Amino acid sequence: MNECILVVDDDPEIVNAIAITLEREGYRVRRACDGLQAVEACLDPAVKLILIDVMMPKLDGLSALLRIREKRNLPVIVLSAKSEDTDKILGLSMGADDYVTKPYNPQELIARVRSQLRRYTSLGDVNAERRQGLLVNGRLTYDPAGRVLRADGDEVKLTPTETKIVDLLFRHPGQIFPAEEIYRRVWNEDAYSCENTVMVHIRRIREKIELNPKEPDYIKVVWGIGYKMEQH
Amino acid sequence: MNECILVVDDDPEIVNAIAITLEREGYRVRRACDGLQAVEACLDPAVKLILIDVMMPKLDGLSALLRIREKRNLPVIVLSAKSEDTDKILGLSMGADDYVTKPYNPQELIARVRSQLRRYTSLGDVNAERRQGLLVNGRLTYDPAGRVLRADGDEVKLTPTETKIVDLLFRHPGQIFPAEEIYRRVWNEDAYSCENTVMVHIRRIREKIELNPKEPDYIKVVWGIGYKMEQH
DNA sequence: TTGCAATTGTAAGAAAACCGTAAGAATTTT
DNA sequence: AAAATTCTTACGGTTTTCTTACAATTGCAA
Repeated sequence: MNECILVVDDDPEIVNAIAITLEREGYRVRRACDGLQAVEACLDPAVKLILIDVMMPKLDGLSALLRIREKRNLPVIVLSAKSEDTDKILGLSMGADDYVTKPYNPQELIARVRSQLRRYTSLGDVNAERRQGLLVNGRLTYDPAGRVLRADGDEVKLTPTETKIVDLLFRHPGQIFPAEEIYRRVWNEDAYSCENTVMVHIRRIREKIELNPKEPDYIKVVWGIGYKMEQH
Repeated sequence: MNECILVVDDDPEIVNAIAITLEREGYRVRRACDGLQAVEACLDPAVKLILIDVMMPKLDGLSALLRIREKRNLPVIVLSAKSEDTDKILGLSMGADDYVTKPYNPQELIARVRSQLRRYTSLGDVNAERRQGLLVNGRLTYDPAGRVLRADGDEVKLTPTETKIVDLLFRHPGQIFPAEEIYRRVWNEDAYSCENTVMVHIRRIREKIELNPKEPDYIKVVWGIGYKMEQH
């Protein structure tokens, strides 16, 4: 019952309100008001769950979430205002474990937190185990250690940039990445009018791994949101 | 639990931070701040595992790693800053057993250290056994003792310089060596605008061992990184 | 010592791989 | 139908590697 929960929102009042709700239930709470703080705060091993707003200034919730996921496989519950584009939020939040709209119902929030913690602590850090080793997805296998991608057993020759994109998508199957996010993570710089660049690289990768690049089975587009590696 | 771990990084603060993390888990720690010290320190048989930064001044982590590997077959975990070119690092670190990015997550670091030590002590020094003897790779066989290379059974006449390069690549199949690194290890002096020299020698070797030197099967180039001996 | 052949290094142009951009086509949504 | 989004292709510029020729050096033998 001594579990610590990280609450992230740019509005301090909301953070406070949530914190009070959680503390009344016996949880410890850490606060952060933007994505950068969140990434840092989550390194504290005491933190066992994260509640995060997706729509934030600076490093937004999605980017933060992805970065956090790289470091620790914590349960993440996404918050979002009801007014915000539900589709978009949902699309982006696929990496999250649950999803709560603001204004939230305290009872419901607690219930979901409890549920996630139970699931997580009973299951343990499953992904940590399978983090090593070959990733298999239909016709494709990817060896993250050697950065070698194979299609039907044959090695696919990828350029450095292509490799980085494949690596990103393969390590997060099913998760949707906006072109902007892909750019940030592959080029390590801020994205500015880069969508076309990413798109062309995606095209070239498809040419190498898809049977029919025009109707891709693996690197799929999610309209208005981004790209994802389809799981087979 | 009394195992000794060698930590190598040019930043003393990082060495310290890692050392504290490890010592809290009951490991003994030795420190080194550059590659030369690392090579020396690893001669101590108490050392059972090495944590090393790849990007270091003086003798960099890669060179040190290779030199260490020649002396002792220890598990090596490579450290690198996330900002550094991931492709390059990964390509160069293939000789390592594992790979951790800075800023590192202490939990994860410990887990990986434990995992490597477990694997190593249970498996024992397997590679030491097969280190001697004839190296066979597809059409090619290489006798490291007599320094004789054969292609389809016929001896390939190599010049002294060519022999040294072949020896290096054959002893580390699959591992990528930048031209710079090849120069350092074959000529035993610092590399400065040597890429062309190495390239020409590679060309001449290819002419002698490849069926089609323009599309080599054995000595392959890895774009933007270096050369490697492909395993068949 | 001298001369020859093998070896080695350098330079420079050619070729290849890679990357980003632009612009029009195609597709999906509204 | 209009707007937004994605696809597709082609091209130019850059980087990296390849290739070749030639000059310098070395080693060996006459």
